[in-house]
Amino acid sequence: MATKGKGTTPRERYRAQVRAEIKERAWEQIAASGASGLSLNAIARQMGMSGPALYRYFASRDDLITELVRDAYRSLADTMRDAAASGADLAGLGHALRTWALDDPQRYFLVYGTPVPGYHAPDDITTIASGIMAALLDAARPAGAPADAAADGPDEARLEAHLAEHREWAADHPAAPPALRRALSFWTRLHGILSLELAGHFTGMGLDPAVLYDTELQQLTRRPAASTSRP
Amino acid sequence: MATKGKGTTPRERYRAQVRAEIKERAWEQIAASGASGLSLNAIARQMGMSGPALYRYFASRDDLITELVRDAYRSLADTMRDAAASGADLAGLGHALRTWALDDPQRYFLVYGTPVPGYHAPDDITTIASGIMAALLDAARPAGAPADAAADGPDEARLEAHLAEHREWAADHPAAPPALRRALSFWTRLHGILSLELAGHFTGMGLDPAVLYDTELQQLTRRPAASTSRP
DNA sequence: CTTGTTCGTTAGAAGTTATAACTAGCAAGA
DNA sequence: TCTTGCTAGTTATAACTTCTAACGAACAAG
Repeated sequence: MATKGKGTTPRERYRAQVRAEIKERAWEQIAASGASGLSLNAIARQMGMSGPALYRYFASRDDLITELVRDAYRSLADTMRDAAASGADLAGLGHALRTWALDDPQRYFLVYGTPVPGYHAPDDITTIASGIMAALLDAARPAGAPADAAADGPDEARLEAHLAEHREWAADHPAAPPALRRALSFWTRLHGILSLELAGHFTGMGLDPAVLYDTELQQLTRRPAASTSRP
Repeated sequence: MATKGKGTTPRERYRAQVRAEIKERAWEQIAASGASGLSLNAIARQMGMSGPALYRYFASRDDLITELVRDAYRSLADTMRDAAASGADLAGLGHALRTWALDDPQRYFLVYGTPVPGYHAPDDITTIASGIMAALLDAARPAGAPADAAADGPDEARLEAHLAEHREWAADHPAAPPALRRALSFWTRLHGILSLELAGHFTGMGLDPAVLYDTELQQLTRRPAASTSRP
C-alpha cells in the first residue's frame, strides 16, 4: 500500500509536507525558548488548526522531540561528512563543528545538552552518533607520527594502553591508539569550549571564545613534539 | 520586625525549615526526572499540604529553581574553596570537581547545563561564579614556569597576548597570562569530559572516563616542556 | 456510485502554574 | 485580658498543558 512502485501518492506528499511544517515551527519555538518550552498547542495554533490534529502526525510531544533530536544528529553527521569529503583535515572539522554549533545553539544542546534522567536514545540515533565518531577517527589518523606516549607522561601511556584494549566505540575502525586519543580529545575539548560558549558562560568575561577555540584546535592538530624527551 | 536583636523567632525558624524541606523534595525530584520535571504540586502533595501553600515560600516555580541553581553554585564554590584550603593543587581541584559532579549529576547540569534562551542569572550568582574562577586562578599560579608561549605555536602566543589584554574575568587577580591560560583550559577541558560523561555519551563506548579525565588533568598540570624548542 | 481510509473537528479527562478570597491560629500591644 | 494584626493554610477558579475519544467531512479507489 504505502509505497506504490513509482513515486509518492498526493496524500503521502501532503502528509510529509505537514510533518515538515510542524517540525519547522517546532524548531522556531525551540530556538526561542528551548526544548522545554515547546508547545504542541502553540504549533497547532500557528498552523491554523486545533490542538489534537497534530497527533495524526506525531504520537506524542516526546515523539516529536525525539524526531528533532534525530534530525539534529543527522545534520551534524552530514556536516562532518561533507567537510571530510571536501578534503578537510582535523582542523577543518573543528571549524565546521563550531560553525554548525553557532548556527543554532539549541540544536547543539539537543544533541549534547542536559539529558532527562530516564531517557534512552533509540538505536538509530546512537548509530548516527558512531557515524560522527567514524568521521572524526578518519580525520585523526593521518596526523599521527608514532611518537611514544611514554614521553608525555605515565598517564598518557596508560590512556593509550587503555584505548588499545577498549576500542568498542571505534567499531572496527583501524585507527591506532594515538589517533583514537586525538579524536577523543578533539571531541571532549572542543565540546567543552563550545558548550560553555553557547551557554553564555563566557559573556561578561570579556574574552573571545574564537581565539581560545582556535588555540585548542591548533594544539590538538599539532604533531607531537617528536620525543625530545626530558630527563 | 524580622530580626529581633538576639536570635530568630519561632515563626522564622519554622518558615526556614519548611523552605528547606521544599528544597529537599525539589532536589529529589530533579535527581529523579531533571529540572524540567519539577512539579510544585507534587512537592506539596508529598508534604501533605495542598498546592498553593507553597507560594507562601517561593514566589514561583522559576523562583524555586533559581534558588536551587544558587545553592548549586554555592556548593561548587565551597567545594573548590575547601579543597584549596586543605592544600590541594590544580590536580586536587580537578579531582574535587569530578567528585562533586558525580555526586549529583543534575546539580552539575543546573550549573553548566542547557540554558533556557531568555534566562539571565541574577548578579549574586555571577558573583559566586567568579569566586570559583578565583579559586582556579589561585591554584593555577604556582605551576607556572615562564616558558615562552611562542615555542608552543603562534596560536598559543596569540591566546596569551589576548588574555593579557582581556582579563576582566580574572577581576583583579594577579595571575600571569600562562596561569590564566591554565585555569581556562582546566575549566573548559574538564567540563568537556565531565559533561559528556554525565550526559551518558560514554556509556556503550566501553571506555573508562576516569582514565581519560586523569590523563587530561595530568597533562594540564604538567609544567611546560622547558622550551626545548623545535627548529 | 459506494466504500474505506484519513484528516480534522469538538468534547473532555487529568494534569500543571498561579491568583483570589477566605479562615484559622499565633503573637504581640493596649 | 482583650484586641488587633499578621501569617499559614485552605478552597475555588482561571488559563494553560498533553492526550484520548467520538464524530463528521473530505478524499481515493473499486
